[in-house]
Amino acid sequence: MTIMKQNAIRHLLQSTDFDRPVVVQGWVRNRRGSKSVAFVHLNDGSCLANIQVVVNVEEFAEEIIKKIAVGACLEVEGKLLASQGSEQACEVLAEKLVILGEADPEKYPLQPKAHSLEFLREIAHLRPRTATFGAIFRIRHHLGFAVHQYFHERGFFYWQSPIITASDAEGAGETFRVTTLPLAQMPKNETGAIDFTQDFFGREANLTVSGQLEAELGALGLGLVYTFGPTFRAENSNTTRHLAEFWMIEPEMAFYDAKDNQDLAEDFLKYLIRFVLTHCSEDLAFLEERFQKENSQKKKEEQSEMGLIEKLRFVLENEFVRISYTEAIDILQASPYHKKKKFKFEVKWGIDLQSEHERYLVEKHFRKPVILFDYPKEIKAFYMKQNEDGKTVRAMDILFPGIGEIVGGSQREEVLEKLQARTDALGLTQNLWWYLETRRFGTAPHSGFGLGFERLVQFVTGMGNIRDVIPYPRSPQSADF
RNA sequence: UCCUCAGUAGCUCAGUUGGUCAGAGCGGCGGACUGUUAAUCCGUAGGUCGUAGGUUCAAGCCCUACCUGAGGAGCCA
Repeated sequence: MTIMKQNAIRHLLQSTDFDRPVVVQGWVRNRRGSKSVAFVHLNDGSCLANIQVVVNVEEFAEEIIKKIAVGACLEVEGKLLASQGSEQACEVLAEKLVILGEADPEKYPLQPKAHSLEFLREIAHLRPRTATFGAIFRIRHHLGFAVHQYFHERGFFYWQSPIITASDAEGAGETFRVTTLPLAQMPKNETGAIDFTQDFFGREANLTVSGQLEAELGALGLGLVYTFGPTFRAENSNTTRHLAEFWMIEPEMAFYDAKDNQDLAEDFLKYLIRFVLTHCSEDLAFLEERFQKENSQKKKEEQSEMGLIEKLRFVLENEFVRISYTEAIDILQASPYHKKKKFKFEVKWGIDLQSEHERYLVEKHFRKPVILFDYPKEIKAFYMKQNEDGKTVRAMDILFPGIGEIVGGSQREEVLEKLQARTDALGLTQNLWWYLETRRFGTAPHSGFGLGFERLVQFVTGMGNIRDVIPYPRSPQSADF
């Protein structure tokens, strides 16, 4: 066993060192040919493209030939040759064939043709074998890798916030309970309530809805940290951009103010997009084709004016628009949409912006990513830094066309008295004593944000449904595989 | 959770006002073809029409409930 296998199809396809013996292993994507010669397209996941294996049928046992069906796994020993066909540069002339795994053609559900994404979602265990999902997950990998590279190069430290937390305090959504208590007969205390002192942790525990509060503790010691891990929300949301289990990236930076925070977020997003444009051009080109096809079938008013790659370049080459919440309200109120009463929800200072408002700003008015900042404090979380005006907090949301909010963040309140006034009002002070202590001892201005990893993958791959950019999506009523 | 739409063969879908309406393409299977490119050509087998009730002489089609899926809203990343 070699540590670094050199027979990946990705490597072979780039090779011009012909007439040498090679071994390829992969799954049959397609097979065709005549009585005497069969052309088998093999894919091993190392890249989008298949390698063509030429099989002179007479040279092999009928038993073997029969088993070369779509979906079967093969090991082929043969010779790498310059291809006689026009669609590929090289091919493998088979000398020895081993069927590593059969696939009964009457039962194997994937065919060499386009399947609906809904159908593929039902067979999520097999969809990594399709061209589309191969491309998506290779890009997902590259994005994840780029996240670490970006932060590492800039002196950030990878920080692991806990996945199980006993503080149900973030207020970011409904939580999943973690318990070892017997569901059939939960122990009760004198008041009749469930006695969590008998539970595993001796108290109530949940899966995390955000690693932010713990990341702040890291930043107030290590300076620059980021988390990148799974996050769980038990919201009953059924949309194309929500999951019950998703991955979030949360950088947290000591001595960064709101402006530094915005600069970092914009630079970070552009870096990630540039990384994929540089390293995933083959997969992107494939997804582009798919994107264009899908786009042309949409209604005129829903069609994207730009292609996928064009859209990514556009984001790279343009500065994000940065406006305050107050300015955004002004723009919305002055808009023709507002005058024609096309908004379903009223627009006035103090409201939480609705999807239709965000979409108008991003897709109609500015037509590029928008950073909104300085929101009314009533509609934002308790930990956000309060502005001098007494009305707003230093929140920031980054809105992208098509997917809405991709980043949410803020400068954090570092003044103990102001922060505690908020936790007092919400009854969180006792639970968050450790969080408050960071403000009591050597407090420091700091900022951070959360980036929804799947939403980023959605934007980069052009996939409309978030369930198609994570290997095993979890959503209400659905946790198969 | 709310609103809207959909569920017919393995997949993608057609099925007109309820009355030969159980259909097509792809895939599968059988055959033809010495180099194909989601190959082509000929032949063939697949379906309690999501589930349960109801209306009717008669239901894939109408009504009710439920299940599943999709899209939109809310929540947010």
